Amino acid sequence: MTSFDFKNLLDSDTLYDLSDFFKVMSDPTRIKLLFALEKEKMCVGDLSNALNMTKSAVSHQLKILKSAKLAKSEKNGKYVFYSLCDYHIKTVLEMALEHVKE
Amino acid sequence: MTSFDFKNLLDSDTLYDLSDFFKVMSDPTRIKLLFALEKEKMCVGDLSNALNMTKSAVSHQLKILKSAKLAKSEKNGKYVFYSLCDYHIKTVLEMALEHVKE
DNA sequence: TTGACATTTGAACAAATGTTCAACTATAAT
DNA sequence: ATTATAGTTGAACATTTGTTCAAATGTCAA
Repeated sequence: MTSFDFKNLLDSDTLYDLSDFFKVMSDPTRIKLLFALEKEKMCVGDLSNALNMTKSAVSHQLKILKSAKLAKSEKNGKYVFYSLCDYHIKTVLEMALEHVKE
Repeated sequence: MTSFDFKNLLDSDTLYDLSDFFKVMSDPTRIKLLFALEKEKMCVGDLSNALNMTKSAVSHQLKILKSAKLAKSEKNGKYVFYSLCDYHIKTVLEMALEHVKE
């Protein structure tokens, strides 16, 4: 048995940021939303139809994506259009896809 | 409101593989284990000391990492040594770190 | 203003998750 | 054989999580 010092390997804040990030990505509904929004900007009703879910459920999940800064919203009259925050997420998704498909 | 067809965007199996993968990565303990194992092969007792957790808790999480094919084990006498399955995970972790640190 | 539609919100509920605990198996040393 | 150490397992428990439901807000059109 060796003695292993875990300190300095990864600071606690980063650790929780990392796990929170993965947690957001770990729900099928949210992944679908991200893939849909990657294609085009859409409002809650569009997404609700596309994913065959209630608007409420979609709205709840969009809120989580937004607070994780993965999605942003833009109001236009009655509608609220959502889109991806940055291109970075797409890369992470593609990396994960590569890993999963092996 | 546009009509958006979600089919063909991402098949259902891949979707769940993807979310399962992120789910495994979304626990702080498991991330710590992955970071520790990235440095060196270690047995359950080592990891238990390093992370300051019970052996039972560590063993439970290692089992999850193993069944997700992120870690593998190798028995040596009384000890069971764990190591990472492939180098791919490291890249995903680094990508996620990049994203989180912005 | 009234009615219809779009979205958000919070409470409630069921399902999933991580750790603890105690009991168990397995190996090594005396 | 006995004892000690290493690891695994399953049940229990508390916590977290995603969806549903009903009620609320906001916006447009008549």
